[in-house]
Amino acid sequence: MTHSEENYIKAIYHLSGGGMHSVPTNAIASQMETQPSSVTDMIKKLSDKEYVLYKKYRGVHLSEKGINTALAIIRKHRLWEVFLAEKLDFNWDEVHDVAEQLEHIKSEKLIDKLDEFLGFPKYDPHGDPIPGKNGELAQRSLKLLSAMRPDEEGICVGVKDSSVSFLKFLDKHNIALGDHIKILDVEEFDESLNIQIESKQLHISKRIATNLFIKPKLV
Amino acid sequence: MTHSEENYIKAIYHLSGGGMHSVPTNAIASQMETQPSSVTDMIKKLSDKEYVLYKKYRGVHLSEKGINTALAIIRKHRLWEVFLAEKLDFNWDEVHDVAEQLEHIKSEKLIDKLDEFLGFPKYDPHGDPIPGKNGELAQRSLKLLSAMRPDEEGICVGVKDSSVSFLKFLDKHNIALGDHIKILDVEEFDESLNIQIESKQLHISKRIATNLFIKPKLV
DNA sequence: ATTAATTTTTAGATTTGTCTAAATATCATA
DNA sequence: TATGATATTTAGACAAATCTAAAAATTAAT
Ligand SMILES: [Mn+2]
Ligand SMILES: [Mn+2]
Ligand SMILES: [Mn+2]
Ligand SMILES: [Mn+2]
Repeated sequence: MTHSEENYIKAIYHLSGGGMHSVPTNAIASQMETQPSSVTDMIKKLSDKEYVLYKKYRGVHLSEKGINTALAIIRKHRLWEVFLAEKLDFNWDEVHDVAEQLEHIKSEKLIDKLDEFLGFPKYDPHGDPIPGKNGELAQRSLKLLSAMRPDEEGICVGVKDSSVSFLKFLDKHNIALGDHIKILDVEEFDESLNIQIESKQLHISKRIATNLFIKPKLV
Repeated sequence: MTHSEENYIKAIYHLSGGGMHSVPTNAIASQMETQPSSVTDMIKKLSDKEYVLYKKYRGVHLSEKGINTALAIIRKHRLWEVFLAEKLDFNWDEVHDVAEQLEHIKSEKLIDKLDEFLGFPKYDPHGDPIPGKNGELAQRSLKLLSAMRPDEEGICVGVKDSSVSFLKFLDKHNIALGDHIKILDVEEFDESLNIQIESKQLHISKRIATNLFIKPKLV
């Protein structure tokens, strides 16, 4: 597999909800910032190699082989993100770009030893689950903060948007994964929320709340 | 710089004795296992970009810029080798191939943080010096084991040949970097050596002795 | 059910890095 | 110094990954 093929497989995986549904050519093109014609070319190659099922004009669907390949790449990506954050003190908004390069290094031994070195982490610095050696994905029951009602409580365990700007925003307001969050009240006017996070109170917009994953406290 | 350009620069650096002398096209071709015509093509590109000085039929010479680029790649290569050996328990015969991939990752912050994480090592697992951030190379006065005379002593600090087969041979005979070595005597017939290494005695061929670097004991 | 808008594919070109075969320059040797 | 051997470059081709422009299929709107 070339770097380019791997990047396409990964993009299709994300766009298809983990291989659940099929993905239109243009969606891949805009995700990857290439031309639709380039996508068509690559899809044909991936189809020949049986990573995807492809019917002209009907979009593309990941095969079992394609899903497993995607999971292997995502496993590498997220383990490297953990390494960068935990061992090299990278901030969580800095890890992604470097991991985009590191995910293409080919060595099974390397990634398994890295996994061990990191203590077999289950989640990356953004709270996304790390696929296991055989593609197993940890499942958690989590909610978006925006879906919670007053008096509900939980732990902040992940971000939906992991753009640099959002992550920096969270840093600025001292919101971090692992923080305890309680909804105080929700403004009817704009659905903004007053929350208690750890010891301090905070007012946040709906936009923010739709991008934070919470593991609700079991009552 | 592309991966391929980086690999050429590195090969030229090694073949030219660190940029000291010029390198013939065919030497590069055989080192890189490509055709001489491919080398000519690449040399032209590197010359346009001013990494090398090139006169048709006269071989190629690294520029200052080329030397610095080579040192930066070698720094990355050797730091990754240390990481693999020290942190992930790779054997010293396994680190090179993976480092060949890792050396192309582009992130200054990554390599500086890695350097710090490793405790600013000065030598890689084969005893080769690791260039500093600004290209400084540690210099040691060392000798080949084959150049030593009976009763001379020293510490084994590096290998000249770092092929997998040689490294495995050393493992098998319990020869490791850091070992104390004393020459007992040299056979006149084939220049093989009887040595004392740490506590045990060993008979080794001239071929072996020409591939071990020793830091002589100051008398 | 036509027609118009959108999406997708095809055709043909470009760049990068490689190759083979042929031409040319340099080197070694008589 | 002429000649043959060796080293190097040129010419032309190819595969991979991309692009633009044009054609074709699908979808949406009248
Ligand atoms: Mn990421
Ligand atoms: Mn992540
Ligand atoms: Mn190496
Ligand atoms: Mn080394």
